[in-house]
Amino acid sequence: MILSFAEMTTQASETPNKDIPEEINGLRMTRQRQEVYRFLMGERIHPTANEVFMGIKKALPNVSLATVYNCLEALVQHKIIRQVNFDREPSRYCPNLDEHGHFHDETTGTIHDVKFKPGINLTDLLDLPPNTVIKDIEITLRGQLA
Amino acid sequence: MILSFAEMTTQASETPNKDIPEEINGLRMTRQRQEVYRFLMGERIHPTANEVFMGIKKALPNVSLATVYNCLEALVQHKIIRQVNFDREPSRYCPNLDEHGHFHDETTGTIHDVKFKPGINLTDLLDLPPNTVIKDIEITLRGQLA
DNA sequence: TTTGTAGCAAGAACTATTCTAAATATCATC
DNA sequence: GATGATATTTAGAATAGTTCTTGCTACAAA
Repeated sequence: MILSFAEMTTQASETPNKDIPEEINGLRMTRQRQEVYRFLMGERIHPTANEVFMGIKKALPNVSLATVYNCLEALVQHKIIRQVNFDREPSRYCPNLDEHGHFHDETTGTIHDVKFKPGINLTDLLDLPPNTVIKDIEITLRGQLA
Repeated sequence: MILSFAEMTTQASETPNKDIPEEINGLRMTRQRQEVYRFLMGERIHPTANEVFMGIKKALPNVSLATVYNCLEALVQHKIIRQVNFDREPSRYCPNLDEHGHFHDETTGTIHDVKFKPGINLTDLLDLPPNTVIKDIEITLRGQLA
């Protein structure tokens, strides 16, 4: 089968991804956004933008890295995924929206989600200035699985 | 007074900074490292490498940005200062070595140290995999001072 | 002094990310 | 459907923080 140029560069409506809705949190899920999101959901590896790019190329051979960045940014802004940063390493992306931290295993380079024990309210443990409105908390651990 | 090139580019021993020792944690404190460290101690603003660079130019007109990066890296590796990252913004540097978090005030762009309430052991609150050795914890808060 | 190692300066190089411009797709309305 | 307005994608250029390279200078040990 030979695809026309129009078919190859199609967006959302053709070749739909049945298991991903056409809209999430008010964001229209184009074909590219679907593939990016699907890849993140499937992998538990907190991939970088470039890893997403390479991972979805099989499904979307004409996708560009800029589009991957665009998609990731859109998904983050609509609170569909989270962006995670370790030091100055490339950003990683995470489909787990529960409040959680990240443990960076130095020996393998892998990243694991870390849940908080039940009933813990983090801001209770911190000596915050009065009248502080916290919008986001990020907890990062670095170490080794001995 | 006219300085020879050799005098202008001198390192640690000339024009000593009396209040900073010649060695900290096994790191020889050259003139450049002293000025970088002094600047960090004086400012409470968690400066970036570039801000340090501009801040020490008066004392060290010939210093280069690469040297500032080298100094900061050396100080970090010898656990004399801490490197702090917010998202993908430029790294900031912090002379406070106590275990603490950072609150990023979105309205002013300023960064405040956040102490933990006494008796809190952070790892107790996290659901870590068994046999985990934690080497470093980073807590970042983002929000506003209402 | 000589010799080896560490540190510095200047600028080039690197890399993750963002921007720009043009093409294409989608949506709303006819 | 067709048409015009808006959104999205693409490719490549541009940006910015940081690191690397090279040549030189300083310091330490013998």
